[in-house]
Amino acid sequence: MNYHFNDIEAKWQKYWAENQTFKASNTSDKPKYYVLDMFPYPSGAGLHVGHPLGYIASDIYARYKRHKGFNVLHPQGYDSFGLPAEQYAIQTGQHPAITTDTNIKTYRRQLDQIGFSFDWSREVRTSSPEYYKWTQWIFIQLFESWYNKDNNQAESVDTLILKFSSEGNAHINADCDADITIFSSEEWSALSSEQQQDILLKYRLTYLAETEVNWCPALGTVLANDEIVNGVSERGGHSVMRKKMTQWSMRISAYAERLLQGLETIDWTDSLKESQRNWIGKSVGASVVFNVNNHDEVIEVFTTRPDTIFGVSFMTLAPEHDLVSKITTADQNAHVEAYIQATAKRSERDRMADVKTISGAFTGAYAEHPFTKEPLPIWIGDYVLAGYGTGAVMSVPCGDQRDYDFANHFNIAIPNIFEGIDISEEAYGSKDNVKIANSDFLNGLNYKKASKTAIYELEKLGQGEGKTNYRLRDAVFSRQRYWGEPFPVYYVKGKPQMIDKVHLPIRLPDVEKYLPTETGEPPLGRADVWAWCTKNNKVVSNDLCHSEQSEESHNGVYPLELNTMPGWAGSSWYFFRYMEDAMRDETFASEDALNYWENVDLYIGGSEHATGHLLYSRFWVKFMKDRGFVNVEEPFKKLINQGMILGTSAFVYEAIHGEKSLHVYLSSDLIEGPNFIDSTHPKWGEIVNVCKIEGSKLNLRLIHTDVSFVITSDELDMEAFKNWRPEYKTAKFITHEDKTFKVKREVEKMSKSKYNVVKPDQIVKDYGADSLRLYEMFLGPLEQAKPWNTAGITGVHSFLKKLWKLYVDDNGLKVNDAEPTKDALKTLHKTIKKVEEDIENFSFNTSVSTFMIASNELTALKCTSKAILEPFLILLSPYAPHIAEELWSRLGNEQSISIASFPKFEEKYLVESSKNYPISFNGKMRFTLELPMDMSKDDIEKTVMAHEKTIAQLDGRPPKKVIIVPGKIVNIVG
RNA sequence: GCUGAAGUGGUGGAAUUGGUAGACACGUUGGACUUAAAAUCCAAUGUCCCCUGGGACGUACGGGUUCAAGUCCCGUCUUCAGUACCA
Repeated sequence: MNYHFNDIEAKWQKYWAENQTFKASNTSDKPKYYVLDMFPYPSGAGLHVGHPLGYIASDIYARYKRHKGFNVLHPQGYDSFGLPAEQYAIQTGQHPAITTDTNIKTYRRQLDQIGFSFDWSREVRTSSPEYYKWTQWIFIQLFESWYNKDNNQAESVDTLILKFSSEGNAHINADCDADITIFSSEEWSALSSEQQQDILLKYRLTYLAETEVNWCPALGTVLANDEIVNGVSERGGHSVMRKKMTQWSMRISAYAERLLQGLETIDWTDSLKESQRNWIGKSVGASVVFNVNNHDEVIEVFTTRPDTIFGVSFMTLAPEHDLVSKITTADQNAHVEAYIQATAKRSERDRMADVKTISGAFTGAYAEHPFTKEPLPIWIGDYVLAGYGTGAVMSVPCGDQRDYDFANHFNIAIPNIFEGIDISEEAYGSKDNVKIANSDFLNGLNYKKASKTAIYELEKLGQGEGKTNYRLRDAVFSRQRYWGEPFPVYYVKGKPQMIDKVHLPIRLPDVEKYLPTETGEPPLGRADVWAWCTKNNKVVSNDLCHSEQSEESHNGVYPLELNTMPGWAGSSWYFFRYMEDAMRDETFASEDALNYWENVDLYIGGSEHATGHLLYSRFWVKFMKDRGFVNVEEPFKKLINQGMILGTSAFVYEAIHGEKSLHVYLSSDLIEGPNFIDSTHPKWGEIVNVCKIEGSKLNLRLIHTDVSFVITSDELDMEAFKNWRPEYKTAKFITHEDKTFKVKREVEKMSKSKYNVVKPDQIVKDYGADSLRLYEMFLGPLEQAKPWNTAGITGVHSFLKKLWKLYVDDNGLKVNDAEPTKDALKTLHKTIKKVEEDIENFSFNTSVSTFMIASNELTALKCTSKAILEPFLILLSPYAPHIAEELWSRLGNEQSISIASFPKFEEKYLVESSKNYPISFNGKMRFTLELPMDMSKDDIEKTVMAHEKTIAQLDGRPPKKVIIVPGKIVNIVG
């Protein structure tokens, strides 16, 4: 009986589905374990072989944990809001919900055929109203909260209002907007409701504010910082400009320090933690206030080098700084104005591409040095970023290269305040080995002491204080898109109002087109039924709504928010949703479920989410913890990034004349080095003949061909290539001697445009899911990037066939109750040990080799003993579950192998009586010698020294030293 | 520039605390079976040198520590990923 993998796999996939084998229970005596894959976005292109890599790894771990007696939660779902479905909707008019649904079906089919042990009963989709009801609910909670820095956590705004009405806001230590004015309790009470709402908005964890956003005109939406790569949009590569817009923002900056500290408590890779640390960008220094001569205004700056305060020779403001227009003198006005115009025109990308050019303008105004009272010229320059710190710097040219270059360019003085350091060529930016000089009371001090002293003196003057700054900005939370969560928000007299949670979800309205409106409003501006009736608590027709956002209404009908939430909203809390399986309508996740499952024990996914999803999720979890909705501080305890699977592209050499193709193709083994051949080529006669060219040189170019036309060993299926496209119909091939045509191979990113995409579907059909699973793991370490080459799959496939033969032959089952041999027991137990260690270390590639070795050994031993072959199946079952189930049931087991307990490793079977010692001379192994394990050091030495090969090696020389490590090695020095 | 990861045969990759480098596969070559192909099985396969047997070299490069280094230390180079005027 042969190994009919397609039948076996279909049979067990059906069995698992029908028996709900992998359904997790929220009540169990077993310890819990939660294994999660990063949320997939169901794209129209479906899965390629790179996608399931992480899913296979997590599935192996989940199955292993079940064997180890854990109650495992291993769910899957879809991050189903997103741009591609909406772009498709814009082009075709197809509702994104329909596209998304189709794509999900494809995904599900593709996932199912690989045999994952997902608990599909807990599936979530971010775009389904029963899910986004709770995303809206969390948004409301954020709106209803403020961050109290006194006890370092978020609280309900009720506590804030209470304080306002009893004591005003003077003593409130909140993370809030910068432009807060101080008021007393009486003043608070005297304010109108609208005024109070305005003030509260400055404290809320999600707030509406006019912010400078990254506007992407091509996509018609704003983008978060992490959605921009190299100055262009991550999706589509469109240009991005700065624009002021009123947007919802998330006060993630309030959590900067906790997000930083929390990294110490979680088991993530160093590179990922480092990315988050950089993104949070904590820097410790001082805030310094400079008075502006002849003005009431002051310039506040942040510096990490308060010790260099006496090295300041000018001030630089960002061109966008508010003060610029106020302080610029009349004679400099035209100059400054022209400079601001010029910098505003430059896109973010130009600015980044061109960091070498120094530009700036003098405002004509002077600031006053807090200690020396010297006048400091105030410049503007685009090397100062409006978005970081206060948008202004105190320029210390001797200590900062950018300031140095700027000073040099504009002939500004560069005072040296470092003792014994030459700054004639460049600034001295290091904090180490400095002694401050020419700095009054700081002279002779090092960085640390000088900084401390400077801050102390500044505080005495009331012109500064120690300060910690974070690069992390508040996250913009509005998107001008259709396919996202609608906000549960309507506007009364321009003030945002939350819809009561009992009326959630607020469903996405229908629109007839998915584009922004003619007046530039987001797509929801096209909806006809998109107003909120506060009397009936219903979304009603816009016809009933007579007010603009800024007006009072007479019938209680108000306009709803037109923006939608960003992609990261739904993915910032989905891991809690999986915990709840029964009361999903009543709660986002019940207390019992949250208490039982806590957080994700193992999270596997790509590293591209380092500063987006993985940071936002941590933020929301900390917030939800503060407000008592969940009881964990971090969402993901351990996180592993799987490496990318690269494609192995195939190229053919095409003969060309100028840019024109001659439709003649040359086998790659005929080409060496450069992209041309000449009359010295052995096949030149044939080539000239076929190409019908004159001259003594033929130019070639490499063109991609589809990898599916390449049969084993880089051989091109020439007929398939000819039929690929009309222009190849007449292709002529110059082949190798044996009439085969070889392609050139190169490893590149797997992508449609490179024709190197391999889909799991065909692999599963040809070799089976078990082969695919094993091969994906066999390719190499999980975290590493590695190229895919379908040819190699025959290795693991023939392993499975050999394994099958170990259990089954033409007469049926071979396995019997024979007493296991010592050698077979040894093979089994060393395999148990190795596989267990490998899985615990996420070293799945080496396990596959171990299975192959074990199978080869057991075949050589002609092992038929059930006592060996049955536990061996359990070891294999996380990796190749279908074949394991099939053989397991043929052995007479009635229950699924997935709940069988993992075999116990016993050291005693591995104990050896002898050791094959390597005998080295000066560290080089010359021969091996089988010696008893219990032989003493002296006896080993005697035996080895007496050996004829030793005598031959030494050739009469007396050994200087003999090193013997019992059980390991013998090394003779001589 | 900075941060992180890595560099081992023709290829993917093994090698536990320093202790037989190249496990396991792919590919290649030769052989068996077959009318043939596929499938399967067997053998060889780091490079170089001479006939067996062995010898020399060999884990990016240059040094060092050690009886012994892919592994530890110092320096250099290269590749990949992330990040970038952050004051």
